[in-house]
Formats: sequence, structure tokens, C-alpha cells
Amino acid sequence: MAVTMNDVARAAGVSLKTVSNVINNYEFIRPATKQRVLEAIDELGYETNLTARSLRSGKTSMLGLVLADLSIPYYAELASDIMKAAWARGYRVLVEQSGNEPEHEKAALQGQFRSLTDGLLFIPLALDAEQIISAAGKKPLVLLGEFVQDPRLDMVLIQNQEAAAAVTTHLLAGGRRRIAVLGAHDGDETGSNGLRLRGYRAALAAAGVEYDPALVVPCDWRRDAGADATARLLDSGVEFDAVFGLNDVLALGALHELLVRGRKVPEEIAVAGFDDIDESRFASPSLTTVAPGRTEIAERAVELLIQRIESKDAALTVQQPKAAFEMRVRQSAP
Amino acid sequence: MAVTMNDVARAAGVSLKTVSNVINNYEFIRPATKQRVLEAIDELGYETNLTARSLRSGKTSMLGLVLADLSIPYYAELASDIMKAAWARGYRVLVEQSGNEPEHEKAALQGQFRSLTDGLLFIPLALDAEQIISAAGKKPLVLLGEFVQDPRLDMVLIQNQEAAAAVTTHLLAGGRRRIAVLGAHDGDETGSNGLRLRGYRAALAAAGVEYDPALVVPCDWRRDAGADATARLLDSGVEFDAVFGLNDVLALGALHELLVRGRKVPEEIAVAGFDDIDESRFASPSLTTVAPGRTEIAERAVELLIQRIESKDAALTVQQPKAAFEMRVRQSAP
DNA sequence: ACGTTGGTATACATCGTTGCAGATGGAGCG
DNA sequence: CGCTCCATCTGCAACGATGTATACCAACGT
Repeated sequence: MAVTMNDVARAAGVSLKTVSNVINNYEFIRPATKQRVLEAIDELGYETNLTARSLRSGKTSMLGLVLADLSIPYYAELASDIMKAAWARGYRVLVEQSGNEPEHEKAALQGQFRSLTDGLLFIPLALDAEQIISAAGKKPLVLLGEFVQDPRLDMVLIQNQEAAAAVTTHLLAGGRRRIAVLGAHDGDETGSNGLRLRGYRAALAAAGVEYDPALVVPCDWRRDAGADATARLLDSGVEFDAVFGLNDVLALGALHELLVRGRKVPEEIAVAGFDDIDESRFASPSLTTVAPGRTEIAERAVELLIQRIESKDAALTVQQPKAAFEMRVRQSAP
Repeated sequence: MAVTMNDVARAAGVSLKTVSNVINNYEFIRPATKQRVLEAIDELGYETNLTARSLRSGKTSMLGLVLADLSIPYYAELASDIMKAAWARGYRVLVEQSGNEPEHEKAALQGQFRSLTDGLLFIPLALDAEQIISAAGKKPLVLLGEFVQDPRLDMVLIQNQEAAAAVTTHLLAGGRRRIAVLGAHDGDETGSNGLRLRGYRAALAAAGVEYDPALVVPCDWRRDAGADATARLLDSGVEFDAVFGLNDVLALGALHELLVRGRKVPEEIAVAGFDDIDESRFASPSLTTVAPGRTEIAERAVELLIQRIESKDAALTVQQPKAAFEMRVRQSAP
């Protein structure tokens, strides 16, 4: 059916292996031979069968990427950056959606699908470090997004605490004293929510503002949950003059609910988020937020994973680079 | 290195082929044998090497998906739906971003990467039907998004014209008479922009409202372009009482610009879009738009492609199912 | 008792490529 | 002139699975 190396070899009057050598840029080939082979390839429309190459070489040149759902803007934007970074290094990306369910995450770590990839980029949401380590196979694994932190695992870190503190400090500098937080429980310590909450508390403490657990509203990190949480907060009668959504969609949900209820943003209530998704720039009012260094995260993670894949030396020490963050001050909290 | 069928066979005291038969649920295997094999598989932690299977069987169980960029919400949401639909039928999806560039689109159609997939879902933006047909290989191909229309190609159609007419009619019913259109040239005939513009004109005509080319503002289908176009429109002094963004991000960009300039939406100017991305529901004010049937599109496209892949009968007639659309009336244009 | 049937298991070739170990032959050297 | 030496090319085996053909054996019918 398809054209194989054998056909090319016959057409060019050389051995199959020579065709292979030409394709793989083997050094010692007479220019004339090389040209003959290339012409034959062109003429027959030969294309390398990547499946066969993978089988023989044991490499697929594909990276797995496990995330909750592409319909979540932050993940979509991150995935886009990851794919570009991988592509630039000659790798493709096979995305798998976990739907934020432990079973799916585990399946993605162990599943057959791993045999199609040389390594895995993983944004864990439901599994903890122990589970990840026990479920993971032998293939290289790099974590993103630091819901999980563990010294045994390679990962690219976001400066959750520092960046959340920066947002809070910015709100405080704007004169806000009652800053509601959406997306965390009062007791949270670990994970992005815990770390961001800790940053918030640290910033309050540094400014000498008292921490009030009543201002901390737990909810899922979704737009509608952010809106709901804001509604509950308004209804509860708790006073506040700012809302800090632990991610942008939460903040945008809050923004929407506040405007629906006729509250003025930012005059009455300031709103800030975390992630700097594309949409935040174009919200009305545009959203003040902090950019966690998405492109840098993508590039570092891809680089680290590929380094693991291509290095023979498995004994490399664990790496956990940190991405730089940057405040984006906009209308919702000037 | 990895555990192979051979290892399992040895451990279970059967032939390699019997292991293969067990894995593929071959009918005639004694339960005792089957159990022994399954135990051996479990014990050794055997996993099928999908690469080898692909080579032998000629099927990869992967679908290619070519789109402009995952960071564009509509594509991200569509990709998410497509991946779910494919996954449910035992296929994986390999995404490739074309960046809306002809060269990349062509490369994606022909590229080596095709040898990794059994068929391709393609959202063409830069290539026309002729180019697609000449660039495409022999593998099954299904088009989405109907920038391209051609009786020779399988594709899932959006009811661009009808849906755009519905939006326009809705705006007219709200008393608007000067409806600006963002994202099309006055002369456009083909592609989504042309079709949607035609729907707009048809609705105007049906309502006896005169068409004014000055209200048609060409621009890229991006948020910032929508904002810019709106700014230009406002500056030009052309009067209008509604804006129809030919997709949601255009409308959201417009919404933002209008609010920044202090125009009241919808009192002064109504805004409507096209796509019903998640974000539109949570904009402030929430965006009136039309849902083109994204999930249905994803499912139909995947179904059609898989049908092509699995049917021996290549002589099937071209199929072009249409997805149903639905108005979503919200605050920006009640 | 013997050929037939059909469930069960196996051997071998094969998918298209690359790694390895030579084979070939002309240039360079003593 | 004979012998390395090295650029160039080739053949074979192998990656790990599946398709085809066939072997084996118990049960069955006549």
C-alpha cells in the first residue's frame, strides 16, 4: 500500500539501509548517492513510517500532557504554550483530560497511553505526591502547577505564595482592608489554594491587618462557583471592600456577580485574580491579576522533561525550577 | 527492558500467540489457560506495546486535529469536546496548531505526523478547498467549521447563515436599526465571515431595513481586534445602536471598548456574538449570542471520521451533516 | 472402530524501520 | 608493490505485536 524504504531503495538502485542512512543524515554517503536517493523519495512520495521507527528505536518523540480539561482557559493557554515548546524541540504532545477525577489521573499515569509517549507532563489535581509516586511508572515525569509538592519529584514551581502576597499587598496599598478570598478553606495549607492563602495571610500580617476567616470563602475554581460564592458573601452581610479570586475565572465570576448586583468595581469593591488569562485583559473593567509566568513554565517543563528523556544518566538530582511572576495592574483594582 | 508478550508466555507456560489471543479476547481459550495468562500479566506488570501493535495492524487509534491555536477559547472548547467524543470510541487525539498559517496547515495535512493518525479532523482557516484536496493524502479527512465548503469533502456544517440571521433578527426585534458588524468585509461571500454576513443581510432585507456597508468593519477574529474595530467605528462618527460580532471574542472585545468609552450596554448599544463560549455567559453584561451546537459538531465529526476509517467501503458518498444552532439571549441584547 | 467435527493452542511469517557487523574498493604509505 | 586505512555501502537480525495456517485432541456419529 504505502511506499516503503524498500521501494525507494529499488528505485534508487541502492540498498534499503542506504536509504535509511540518507534519511538519518549518516555522515559517509557520497553526494551523488544521496541525491539519487532523495530524488527517488521525492518521486515516489515516500514518507517515513513513524510507527515503525518508534518500534525499532524505542522512542516515540511524543510527550504526554495530563490536565483537567482544555475548556478551562488557563489549561488551554498552558497547553498551547507547551505544544509550541515541544514542537520546537521535535516532540509532539498527546493531551489527556483527567476531568479532575482521581481515577482518570491514575489511569493516565499508568495507562497504556504511556507506551505511546517518551515522558509525561502532569498537572495533578486529585492525586497527592504519594499516590503519584506509587502510580507512576519508570518513564520520566515532570509535574506542573504545584498542587503537589514533594522533594522526590521533578516539577516546575509557581511562586504561589509570593505572587498571592504581591496581589494582596497591592490591594492593601489601594487602601482596602477587608479583602475577601475566593477558592480556599480557612485551614488549607497545601496545594495552590493553601499556598496562595498563606501568601494572602503573610501580606496581611506584614501590613498589620487582622486576618478574618469569615472573609475566606471555599468554592471550586470555576466561574459559576466564583459568582455563587460572591452571592453568598453578599447575602451573608459580611463587609468587604475587595475580592481576591485565587484564580482568574473565580475573580471574573465574582466581577460579574458584583456588577449584576449593582456594586461599583473598583470604587466600592476592588477585584483581583491570579493567572492572567487572556480574557482578563478584556473584561470590563479589565482584571487586575498576577501572571505566574505561563510561557516560562511551559518552556521549563518541556525542557526539563526532554532532558530527562534524552539523558542516559538517570541519577540526575531532582530539579524544581521556579517561574518568575509579574503583577498586572488593571482597572478592577488600580 | 520492558515486559513483552514473550515474557508473559514463558511465565504462563503457553505460547506467545496464546497471550496475544487472551489479550484480544479470542473466543476459544480454556478458562483455566486464560486465567493463568491473566495472572502472569498481572504479576509481571505487562502492558501492551501500542507502537508494535500499530505497526503490525496498520492502525494507530489516533485522530489528528488541526486547528489554529488552543488559546482561542472556541477551539479549546471544541477540542475538549472532540477529545471526549474520540476517547469514548477508543481513539486518542493528537492536536496540531497551525497558527492560522497556510504553510503550517499544508504541513499538517501532508506531514509525517499523518502517519501517526488514522484520520484527520481539520479546521481550515488559510487553505481553500482546492488546496486542501490537492494537499491531502489518502487518509480519511473530515473538515470542521466551514470556512471551506465543497461538495467533494466530508465536513460537519455550522448553519452560519441561518444562525447569523437569527441573531440579526433578534436585534431587529429589539428595535435596533443600525447594526454594526465586526469581522467581515463588505464583499465577503465565502467562509464563515461571508456566510454570516449574508445571514445578516438576509435578516435586514426580510425586515425591510436598508443595508449600509459603512456598518461592516473588517478585522481579525480576535478580542483586541474587536476592541480596536469598535474604537474605529466610534471615532468615525458612524451612528449605530447595536454591534454584532461575528464571533464571541469580537463581541466581547467590542463590549469592553464600549464600556470603557462610557457607552451603556444594552440601553444605548446592544451587543451580540456568535459561538457561545463559556466566557460569554459570565461577561458583564452577559453576552447574547448563538450556540452553533459545539458538542454536536464534535460528536458528529468524530463519528463521521471513525466511520470513514473503519468502513472498508471507500465509495461512501460525501457526508455533510448540519449541526443545530440555538439562540442564547442574555443581558447585552435582551 | 474410524473418520469427522470443532474447540484449543501453536509456529511462522510479517509490519517498516534501525543497530550492528561486516564487505568493498580506492587512496595513501612505506 | 603490498598493506593499511577509511569512506562508503550492504545484509541480517531485531523491535513487539498480530494474521494465517495448521497441529492436536477429545467427543461425536455412523
